[in-house]
Amino acid sequence: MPELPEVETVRRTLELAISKETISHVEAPYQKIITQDFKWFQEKIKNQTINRIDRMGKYLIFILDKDAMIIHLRMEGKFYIKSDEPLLKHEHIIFHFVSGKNLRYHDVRKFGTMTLLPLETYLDSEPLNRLGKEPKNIDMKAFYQNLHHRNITIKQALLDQHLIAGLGNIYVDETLFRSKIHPTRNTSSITKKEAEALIDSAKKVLEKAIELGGTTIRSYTSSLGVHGRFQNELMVHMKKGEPCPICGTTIIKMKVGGRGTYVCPNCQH
DNA sequence: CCCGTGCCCTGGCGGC
DNA sequence: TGCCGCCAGGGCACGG
Repeated sequence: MPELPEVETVRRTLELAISKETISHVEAPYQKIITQDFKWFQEKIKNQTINRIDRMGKYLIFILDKDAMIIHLRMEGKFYIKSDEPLLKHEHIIFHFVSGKNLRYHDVRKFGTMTLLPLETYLDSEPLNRLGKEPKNIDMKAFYQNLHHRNITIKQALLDQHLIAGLGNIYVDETLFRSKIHPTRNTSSITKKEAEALIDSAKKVLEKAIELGGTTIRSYTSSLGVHGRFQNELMVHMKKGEPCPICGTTIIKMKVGGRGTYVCPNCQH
């Protein structure tokens, strides 16, 4: 699923490909991706130019002339740029450009969302106003204090986008492994030193993953046929039954907060 | 406010 | 081989 590095890869690719394109019209074979009234959305976005593409956490943000389009790809959302090729089964939203090209949103699970908000207020509106800081910008003191004000597993905390933004299931497993912290540990038991180790590991993991274009596993390729290479750097995620790269103990899979979780039972405490 | 559960959705897989 | 049922999961609504 696209997490921060995959979304950043998509952002970079799209910005090169479609910034300065003007939207002539939008069609939506499956309208529910748009969280607002589609007729309203269609009228509002018409004739606006894509000036820039930003990202906050796992959200993509198209900066248009008057509005910002906030996009979440959820599990399997992808973008493709095409011209007059026939419409494929899972292409749900098509942005037609004045140039003749079009941008197609493809999403097998139909979980993705798109929302149009005014440039003046989108940062102060849901969902971005409640989004936590990314690991590279996080305030350590506030992060540590937040952990101690809560009573959940550290894995659930790292997945909570209000607490820290950008990590999903893959990078949380990798972050915890590299910090030698067990996913089921209660947030209130995390020491200051451990909190620092977590943020340090998260930064390094995300940075490396961005450098390698993200992680491509199963169907989770990013847009435009871009294949990431971070899957070669994974140490525990999807490694059930394999030896831990540090100690050789067999990696196990368990459920934590309802999520599939990979752990080295020897290295992580 | 805090936390757990269920929902959205469909392809792929295990079991028979 | 074919069919059935279940699983995956990010974010949010809802209920205790």
